[in-house]
Amino acid sequence: MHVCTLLAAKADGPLTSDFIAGSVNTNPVVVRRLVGQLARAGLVRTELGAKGGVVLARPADRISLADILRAVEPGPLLALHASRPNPRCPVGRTIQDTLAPHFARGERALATALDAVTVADVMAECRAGAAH
Amino acid sequence: MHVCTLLAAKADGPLTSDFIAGSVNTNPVVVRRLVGQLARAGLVRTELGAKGGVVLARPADRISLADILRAVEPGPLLALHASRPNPRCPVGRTIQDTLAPHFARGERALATALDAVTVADVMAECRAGAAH
DNA sequence: TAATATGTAACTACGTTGGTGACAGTCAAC
DNA sequence: GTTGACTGTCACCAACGTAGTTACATATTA
Repeated sequence: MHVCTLLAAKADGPLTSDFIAGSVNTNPVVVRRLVGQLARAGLVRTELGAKGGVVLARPADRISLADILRAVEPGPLLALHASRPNPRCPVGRTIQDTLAPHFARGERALATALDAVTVADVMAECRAGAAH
Repeated sequence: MHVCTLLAAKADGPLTSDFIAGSVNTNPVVVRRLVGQLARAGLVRTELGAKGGVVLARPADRISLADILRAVEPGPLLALHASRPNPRCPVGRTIQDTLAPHFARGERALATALDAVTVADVMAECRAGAAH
């Protein structure tokens, strides 16, 4: 989100991973890894070579928090236990299949809430906050 | 959830961490650690000594998935980055405070969805699934 | 007192993540 | 065309969290 807000705020030309890393306070490579995920999800475009960098692939008001979450966290937030329970126990045999749809419904509720907020919204709120 | 469903299904007397570990397919100590969190949240009671074990502290239809998630995962699911962004950047300075309420709203939506499902519900669905 | 539980500390193993350096590939500007 | 400025990606390390395990103090029943 920090990266996308930055891209929206400084939309005149691409930003370099060095510049972004300076604002996020991390390493350029970490930013490039993150940007790679956003790019694969179609949220940003990267331009190689000199004067290159990252730009939003869509208007900021058409990228939601949910889009970014999906891009960056492909797996479920509510994960089932990695090792299978004991299939000889009536509960163990069925618990995973029983829980999965409930978890999925919860995640959909989360995604719906996050879908209501766009990068443009966050940028505007950031500007309002920075005015102080 | 597995632990709580088990406790609800076999509600006649306390279950030992050994028995629970057998169904979850893990180690008794891991179960006791988990149960400790559930107990601190007031969802289960533990009885020490011989013939001891774990029992639900409330009826199964008054324990929701959200209760258990809160007990087991005290921190937020949507966490802010650990290291602070650069305060000299307008976006970096404000992004965390701007994002926090949106994240909180998302988590509330998730909690609301998970609150609609109780341990009793899951147990019933497990029984139905095990019938096959 | 003996047997059976939990609570908890300590330790290991493992996977994940952030940070870092290095380097090949790509593009703009001179 | 050469130089310089970028990204993409690899390899590596350190830090961290977690599951599993052993061990032991403590509490309770019989």
